[in-house]
Amino acid sequence: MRYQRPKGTQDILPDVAPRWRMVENTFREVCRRFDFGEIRTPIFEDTDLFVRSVGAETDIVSKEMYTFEDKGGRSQTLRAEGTAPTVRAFLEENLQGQDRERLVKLYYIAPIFRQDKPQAGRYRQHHQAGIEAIGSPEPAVDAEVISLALTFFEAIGIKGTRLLVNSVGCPACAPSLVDELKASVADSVGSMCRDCQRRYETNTLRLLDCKNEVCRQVTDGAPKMLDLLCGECEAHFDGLREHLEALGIAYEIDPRIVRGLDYYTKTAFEFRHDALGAQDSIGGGGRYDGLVEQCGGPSIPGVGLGTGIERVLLVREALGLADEEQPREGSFIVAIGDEAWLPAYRLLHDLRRAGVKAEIDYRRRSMRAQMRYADAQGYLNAVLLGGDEIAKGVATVRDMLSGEQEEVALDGLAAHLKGE
RNA sequence: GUGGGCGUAGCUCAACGGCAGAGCACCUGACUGUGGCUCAGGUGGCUGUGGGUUCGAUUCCCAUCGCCCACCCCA
Repeated sequence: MRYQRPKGTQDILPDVAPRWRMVENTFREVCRRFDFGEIRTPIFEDTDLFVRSVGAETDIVSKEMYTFEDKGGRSQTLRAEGTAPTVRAFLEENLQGQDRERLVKLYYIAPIFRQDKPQAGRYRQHHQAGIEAIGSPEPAVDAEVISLALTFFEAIGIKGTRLLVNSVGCPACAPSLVDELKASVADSVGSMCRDCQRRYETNTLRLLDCKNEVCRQVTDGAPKMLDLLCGECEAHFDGLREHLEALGIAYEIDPRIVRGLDYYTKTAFEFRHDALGAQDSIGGGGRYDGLVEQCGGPSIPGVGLGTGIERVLLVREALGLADEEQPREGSFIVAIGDEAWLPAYRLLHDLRRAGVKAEIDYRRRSMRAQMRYADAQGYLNAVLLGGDEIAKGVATVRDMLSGEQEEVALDGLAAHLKGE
């Protein structure tokens, strides 16, 4: 085997591509209904964009980015995340215009690159369908974003999604959680896992995320962000709950949801599905009220989400949502004998030009082989052309399901094949 | 990045120091212009790659690449 695809990537072949198309088309349709417009940003950006927005200390930036230097000596990075490029374009292209409070709603379907170790449901190039709603501080918009995701999951047949929500506060109140958390855990740090002992200093909030039993017991007694929210953040969280409930959306409050990107404020949420293994998150997102400003723009709030196409496909597979059986379609031209080859070849192209899906056997094999092939490949009919047909100016059209066949004049054949 | 498991025909898998096999799929024929069912025959492999041990390696050892599973983290 001479060349192989890069580790953690995949070739999406014609037999599975329809699943991708179905999921992508459904996402587009749901976005259309929610009035989000599509945006396509470059597949790479200045490295700084990700470093400054996602956060230099995050795992994504500190160890997972595909970064390279271009010939001009600029540091560039393959899209590591969907929100930062969208916000960059929002500012660069002045999508808000003169109305500083206008809500701009964008969606994208794009590959994301992260150099971590591949695992079930985790790839170095994966694909996210995501949305960003930039310009409104209203919790009703947070709920709309969540509602869109659930509508999407439902539309592709995924049941049993769990929604977890939390608030991570804002610059006014979040720092106090770090202090309180440190104080609360200080005496027990020694009993926690090695990772947590490190996190205690470097990334204190992540202590809440640890799955280790001992660590959980320690942090169970720790103060929760939700108890320390400032008035504004608390009101926002209440507003989110109010709007979710108005939509009849079930959710769990999980104070341990701490998303791995530094720009989140207030709302953080995640969708999980039990059909998956360890990587059970099929989507996540939250509010990023400081991000636009961090990216050099005015202070404009935003909220968004990303959902992983591969994970969604894995869930569909686990739930037994097989592909729709592909109906038979198209015509297979069967050339009988050498004298029929050129007329058949011409007929093939006439049919295609007229809008009929058609194929022929370039190996010029026996009629039997051609018929077998036409059957195995799932064509709806075989169009037989031999000496008899040519003499009469007709073709014999055989229905491959019923076995019935009839002679059809060549000049009306395309219409016949399309019209039935 | 760390740990464990696995790489044999297009696919699913045997063989576990001694000539590399089966089922399915594919091709040809029985059937001279008619697919599916049946039967007969056939193609197909540097056993992931590179070293080592051995008279002999798919098998044992080392390395490497990839996949799978978990950790970390995330979609």
